[in-house]
Amino acid sequence: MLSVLDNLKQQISKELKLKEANFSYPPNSNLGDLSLACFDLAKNQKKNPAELAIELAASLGIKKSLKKYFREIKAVGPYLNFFINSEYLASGVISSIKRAKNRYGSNEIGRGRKIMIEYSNGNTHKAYHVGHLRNIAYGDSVTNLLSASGYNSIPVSYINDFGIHVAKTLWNWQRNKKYAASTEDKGYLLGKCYSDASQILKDQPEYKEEVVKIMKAIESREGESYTLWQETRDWSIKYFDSIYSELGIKFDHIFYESEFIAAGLKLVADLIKSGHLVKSEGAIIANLEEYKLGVLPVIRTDGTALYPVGDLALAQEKFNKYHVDESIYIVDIRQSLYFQQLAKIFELIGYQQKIKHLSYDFVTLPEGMMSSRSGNIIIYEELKTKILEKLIIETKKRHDDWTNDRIRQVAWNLTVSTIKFEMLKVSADKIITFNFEDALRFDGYTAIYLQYGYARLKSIVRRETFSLFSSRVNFNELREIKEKELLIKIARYPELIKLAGEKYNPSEVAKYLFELVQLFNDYYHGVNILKAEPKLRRARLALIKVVAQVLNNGFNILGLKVVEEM
RNA sequence: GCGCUCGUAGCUCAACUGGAUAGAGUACUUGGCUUCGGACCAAGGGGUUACAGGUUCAAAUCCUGUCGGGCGCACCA
Repeated sequence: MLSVLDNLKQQISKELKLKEANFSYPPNSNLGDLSLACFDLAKNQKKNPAELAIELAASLGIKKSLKKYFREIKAVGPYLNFFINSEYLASGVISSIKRAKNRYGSNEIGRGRKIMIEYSNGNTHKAYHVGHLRNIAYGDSVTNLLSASGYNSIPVSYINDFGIHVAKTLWNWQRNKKYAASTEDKGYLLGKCYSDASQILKDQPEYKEEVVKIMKAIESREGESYTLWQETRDWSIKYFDSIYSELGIKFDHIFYESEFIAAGLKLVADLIKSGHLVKSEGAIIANLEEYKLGVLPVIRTDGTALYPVGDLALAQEKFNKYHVDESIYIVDIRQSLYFQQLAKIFELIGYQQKIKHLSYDFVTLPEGMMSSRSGNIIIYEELKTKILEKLIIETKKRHDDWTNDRIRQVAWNLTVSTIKFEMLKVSADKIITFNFEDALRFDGYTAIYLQYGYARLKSIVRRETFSLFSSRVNFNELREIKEKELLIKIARYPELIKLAGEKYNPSEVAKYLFELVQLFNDYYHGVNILKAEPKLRRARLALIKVVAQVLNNGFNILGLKVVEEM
């Protein structure tokens, strides 16, 4: 189904016999609603673009076929600008949203393609901090965007429960009984134990041998250390599950590194035979220097497995067992070289499917880089609690009469939305310098602003028994400039989703929603809806109802928790 | 050293991927509730897009160089 704007563009292209046309939107509504830049056209015809625009405006202006779509067509410099007929626009936009509802904005670009998206690759035995939140918010949102573009997108997570960080944590846990004796939350405790261990090992490297012993004990899957590993691993996994559940994140599969080591070692043996991996300086590596990708160590000199062992096996399984067409990894930008290496290895083995690394820059603190080794981090629990507490106070202020449960529920939904929105509103290639002050501010470009606009809109709708489906609406009642701007904005939603999906860029959705709410707030202040004449009131209610639908759809793409009242 | 990346208003970020007068938020100044929810809205000041060249009808955007920040480059994950 063609969107309203796509239909208009197609009509214009047809009249002008254009195969590809470069449509854009004028910077302000005085200039027009839709624009065609005439530079390329003029070049082909060896004409002056401004003169060509005048010619085209004259010839199109008298075309009967375009009369019902455009109120006016005129040249503005080298641009051919179209003023869309408001009634056509309103009826087109509103009826397509009526039809599509929560599917409005979706497209079929990815139909038939299966993409697995791996994100939230948490490390067990380490703290969960704001950096992880950026990953999870981004991954979830990209998954939603790809689904909206028709892909069969499968969100998965790969938990690193088997690296040297685990051995370090267990080593410290065993030698210092204070951790086991503590009553603090186990998930938190493991993170603390790990950062302490890192510090000790840095100062006293002579303990390294003990850590290696533990690493080997875990790999052998026998003995006391292995039992402790099983127990502590379980705490971390349960903790991750609780985080996913409270943030509203769902994975189709969760893979664990420990489950891929055996298959990985077998694959490594095969790759040594085929010459893709070689022995070097006592270790096993992939030598990719001829591709300018350096060297990837896979097995340590002491014979223990490095991270790529499990990851190679998992990557292979995604193609062989899950038959995905494309494998996306959402991982911090620092792993860029590693993923180029991984993709190259699979290319060399002969896989046709695509491996794609979607990177994002990290979250730092004003004092400097976060690192769970040094303990210089803002952990998720701390952030969540601070935001929640403040939102409970703010909500209580406004709703004396609500029960504590209700206040808490609303404040919690807003907390989740705030955290995710803060992570998504900045484009992925920007470093986020995180500070509490900004995170606790609820005005301006924030999730609270969006949700507040939506709640206010819904409170109008609630007062009327009006249905988009049963009520007759005269669309020519909508004559305000602000109504036209709102209509054009929501008409552009489908192309926004398409673009954001192609670029894997949720920040564009965030920005769009913010602008839409700004338009609505402006409209709300300037125009009365419920006190308008009956016909006009119906038309305005129809308009704000579709605005609500678009906001709802956009919130879902970003993974925000929608609240009706706040 | 090699490679990647970023540099836009005091601060935090946009700019439809080469197009119209570089826009938002925040901070600052001022104004708006007997009207549908003030977690709101309106107005104002604030810019040599790090710098220097180049490409073209057109450059924040592309190319070259310089300066500055960040990151990665063999047993971390």
